[in-house]
Amino acid sequence: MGRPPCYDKVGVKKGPWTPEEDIKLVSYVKEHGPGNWRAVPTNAGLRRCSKSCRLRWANYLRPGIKRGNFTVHEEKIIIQLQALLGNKWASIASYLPERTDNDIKNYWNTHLKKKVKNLPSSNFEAHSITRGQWEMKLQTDINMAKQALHDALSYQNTSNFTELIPEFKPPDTKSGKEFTYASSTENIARLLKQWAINRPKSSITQNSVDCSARESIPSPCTERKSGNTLSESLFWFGSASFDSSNSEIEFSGTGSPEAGFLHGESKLDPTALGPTHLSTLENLLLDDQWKECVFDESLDLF
DNA sequence: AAACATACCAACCGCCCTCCC
DNA sequence: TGGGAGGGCGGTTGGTATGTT
Repeated sequence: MGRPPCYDKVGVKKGPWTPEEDIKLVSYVKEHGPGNWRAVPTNAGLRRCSKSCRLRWANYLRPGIKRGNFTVHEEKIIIQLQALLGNKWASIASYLPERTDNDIKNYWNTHLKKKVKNLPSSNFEAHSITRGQWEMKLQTDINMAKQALHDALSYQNTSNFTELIPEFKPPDTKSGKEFTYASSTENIARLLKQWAINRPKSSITQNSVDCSARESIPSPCTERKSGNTLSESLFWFGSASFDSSNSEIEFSGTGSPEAGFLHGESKLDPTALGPTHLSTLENLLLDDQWKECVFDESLDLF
C-alpha cells in the first residue's frame, strides 16, 4: 500500500495561495532559510503540506525569479537544451537560473513544442551549431546568471513585514470577477517593494559569498530594468536567508551551485544531466576560465 | 451577447531517490 | 541495515483568460 499524498491529509489546504499565506511563507523562509520543509507548515502557521510550501517557494516566491515573456535568446537555449537533455526540466532550468523548471516546462508545452514541430528538420539542422559554439554561448548565459545572482545577494537584509499588508491591491469587486491572487504578481511586487523601502539599514550578511570570481565577468545584466515585477521586488529579498548559518548554501568562485542555490538546493549535480558526456560539458560550462569566451549572437536557430 | 474553443499556467499527483532513525 | 518519511522532478489537471464563431 502506497503512502497517501500529503495533500490528502486532513486539515491540509489545497488550491491557490492567498497573500497572507505568501507573507507567512516568505517571512518564515527569510528568517530560517529554505529547507527543512517538513517543519515549515507548522512553524510558519500554514495549513499547507510541506511539499506545497516548497513548490510555492521554488516556483513563485524565491528571489531572482523572472516571470513573463521568454526572450528569443531564452527560447533558443531551451530548445537546444531540450534537444540535448530531453525533458529534464530541472537540468534545463539550472542553465536559466531566473526561470523555474515549472515555467520552462509550461513554456515548452504551450509554445516551443509546437514551434519546434513546425520547424522543417532541414532548417533546424542547417542552423545547428557546433558543440564548441554551443558551449561558449551557454557559458555566456551562465555568466549572466552569476551576475544576476550577485546583484540579488548584494542587497541588504530586510526584516519587517508588518507594514506591508495595507499595500495590497483590493479585489476587483466592481467587475464582479473573482480575485485570483495567484496570478497577481503585482500585489506581491508592491508588497515587497514597500518592505524594501522600509527595511532597516542593518548589517550586510554578505560575507558568506565569495564574489571574487565576479570581477572579470561581463555584466550584461547591469541593464536590468527596475520594473514592477514580482522578481524585481523579490531581488530585495536579500542575503539574510542565505548567510553562513545555512551551511548548505555557499559558493565560491570555482564552484557553481548558483543555479541550485536559486532553487533552494545545495548543489548542482552534473550527473543529473543525463548522458555521461554531459558531466564533462558541465565542468566546462562551469569553468571560469571560459568566461572570456566570445558569444556569437549570429548563431540563430530560426 | 452568448456559447464554444483554445491557450495559458499554477498547483497537484505520483513515482523515485535519498536520508535519517 | 531496512523501512519510512521527505524532497526532487516530470507529467497532468483544472480553473481562468482570451479568442472565435
